[in-house]
Amino acid sequence: MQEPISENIVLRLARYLRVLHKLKSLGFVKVFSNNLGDAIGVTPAVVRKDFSIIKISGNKRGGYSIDTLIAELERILGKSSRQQVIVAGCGRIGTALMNYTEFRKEGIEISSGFDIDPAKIDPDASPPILHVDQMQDFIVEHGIRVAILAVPDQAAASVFERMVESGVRGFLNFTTVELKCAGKCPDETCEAECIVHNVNISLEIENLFYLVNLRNQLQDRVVVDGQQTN
Amino acid sequence: MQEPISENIVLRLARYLRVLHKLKSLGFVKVFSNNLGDAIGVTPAVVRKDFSIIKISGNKRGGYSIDTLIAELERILGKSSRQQVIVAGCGRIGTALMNYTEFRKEGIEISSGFDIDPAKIDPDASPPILHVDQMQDFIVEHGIRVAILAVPDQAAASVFERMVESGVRGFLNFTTVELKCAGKCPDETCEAECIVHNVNISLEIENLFYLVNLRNQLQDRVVVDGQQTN
DNA sequence: TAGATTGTTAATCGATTAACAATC
DNA sequence: TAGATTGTTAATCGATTAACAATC
Repeated sequence: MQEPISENIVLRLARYLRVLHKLKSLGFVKVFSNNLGDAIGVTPAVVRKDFSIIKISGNKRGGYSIDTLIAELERILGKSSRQQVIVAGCGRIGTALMNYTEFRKEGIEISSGFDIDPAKIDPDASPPILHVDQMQDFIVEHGIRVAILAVPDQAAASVFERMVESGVRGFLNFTTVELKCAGKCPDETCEAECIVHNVNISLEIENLFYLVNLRNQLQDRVVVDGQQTN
Repeated sequence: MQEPISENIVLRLARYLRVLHKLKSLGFVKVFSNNLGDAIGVTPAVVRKDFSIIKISGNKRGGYSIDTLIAELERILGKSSRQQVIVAGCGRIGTALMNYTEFRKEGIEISSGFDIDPAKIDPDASPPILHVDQMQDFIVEHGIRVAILAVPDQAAASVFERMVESGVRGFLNFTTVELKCAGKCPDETCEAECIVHNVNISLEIENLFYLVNLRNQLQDRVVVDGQQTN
């Protein structure tokens, strides 16, 4: 009775895969659950459980074969050679991402950027920057499934909606707008059809301040004495 | 018997606070748990539970006072007027972040950038870019607690270590290196002393592909038939 | 009052962890 | 064989949800 593969698990699988590629490039052949656990910061039991759920098995004594793991994980994760992404919004963040060299290493290719400002349009650049009016055709034509949203907040909802309409299903959202897929799709089966991951940088920074402060307070409380107001 | 405030809760409190500021600026005075829940995508019960844990109470009929909530949340989160942050690494991403206009709106100020490349140093710029050798003194002098790490991967560990040494306790990590605080601190009380939030953009993109693929497969499985290989 | 909303308790859910038999 | 590691089950833990009495 197959267990469901939760988002949590998928996220860990992707991290295992990265570690496995590194190990393989170092010449390793076998790996144990505790090695992989250490590498991504989980207990060996989690690793074995994860593999058990996706029906990958190792050898009782000899651990797991790295080649087998890589092959299986890539099959399950549906890793394709070319991962084409578009960037909407070619401001500072968008431009930095379009030229982010790390992407190439991971097989991610920015197919094109899109902006509304005519001054920024440059179809001959690499990657090209096209007008946002051409975006929907481009998405359909190239079968784009994943996009980075780096437009100003006020444009976020409408650009998002157009992207969903054309077939984009995964979003990395750099705006501060909370994008909800439900109800935006033409058909009503949309509920869980697209996935938005938010990268809200200023919220992250604020959170760091809060967590650091909170940690200090807790330490103070413990250090000073054991009293507590109810 | 005070319940512990988990990281999850702190993260939600920060989001409530943002919504509350928006509501206040629109002239609202009262808010109900279901309004706040809708705004950040949780059920009203979660909102009430959260407020109950941090000992904020509302009126049985009239909901919560926005002013009181804002004041209490800011007190608990330790919000200070100026949140000073430094950026290590002034490449594409680092530079984009240094000039990220959203920060100012949220009361976040980039005190300085740091780089190792003499060509990039510019102490008169705004924000200034200083040599990384000046970083530790700067951190101590300005009491910096939070930093953005946007250096190349191979420099990440050493820059991180130096920052921790000088007193930085919160990190937004744009490198792909897994930074662990434990054992890096001079004293051994470090275990949980600093907080690292990772923004691994290419991993995020990969994950989106995986999740989109997986969702498609699941749909196929459901749509096609009910069979399943054990 | 009637209706609506809070505040809290208990139930549920899912994920992590512990533990250990199976076995290479 | 002895030792080490997997694979799985049951226990634990924490967070979310449901439900409802209290009450404005």
